[in-house]
Amino acid sequence: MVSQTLTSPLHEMVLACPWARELDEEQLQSVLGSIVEKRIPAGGYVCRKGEPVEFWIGIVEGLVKLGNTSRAGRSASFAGLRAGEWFGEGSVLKQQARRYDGIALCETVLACMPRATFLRLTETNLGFNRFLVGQLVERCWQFISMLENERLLDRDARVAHNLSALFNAQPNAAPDLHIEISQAEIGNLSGLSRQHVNKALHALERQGLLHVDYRGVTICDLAGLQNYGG
DNA sequence: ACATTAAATTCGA
DNA sequence: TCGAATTTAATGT
Repeated sequence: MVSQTLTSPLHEMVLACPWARELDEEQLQSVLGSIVEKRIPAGGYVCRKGEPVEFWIGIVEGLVKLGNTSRAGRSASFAGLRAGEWFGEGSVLKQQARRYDGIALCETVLACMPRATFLRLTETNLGFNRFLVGQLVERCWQFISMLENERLLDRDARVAHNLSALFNAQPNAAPDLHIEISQAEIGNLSGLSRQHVNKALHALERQGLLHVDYRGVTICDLAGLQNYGG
């Protein structure tokens, strides 16, 4: 798609989404006009469990962790989401309170699509619905392999899988292979202790799959990470 | 759990 | 506004 004017990062992100290509010009303008930008500092809440859901949320820049924190402070995260991904469609559709917290792991910019816009798209646009179905299937598959991993895979493979999962939802675009995330957070995402994550990262580094940096990792061989263990 | 090291912040010129 | 010193956060063992 050709962008006509000087576009903001938010507009670029939306235009790059597969479902945006399915809209005609009028729909696209109205959707863009309704989306609200929101900036969250590192460590801030993107959304909170229990609050009413007014938006379908897309990530323009940054990294967001979805999960729950028990009262004891023990936390389990379901997924890490990167720029270009959207979440919350389940709660928007069912009109129920949010079922998890979203925390920005670094400085993050959000695109918030009002519920009304989202619902109008589901009612009027076939391509948008196709995108949603695809996303739900993808999520489903991801959760299944998460369960498998937890039971079957060893430490290194779990870290490898969880890191590569950060790239699953954006198959084609954004070859941003550097991820700024602490080892403690990788631990939260993959359900391992920080120590084990540290060991695993270095094992993977030795095999040339990634590079360990301060406050992050750089992926060298994404396919290798995805197939790790198999 | 502890020692080390990188980064962020404060402070003084 | 620069850089040294101090504090905070992440890493590696």
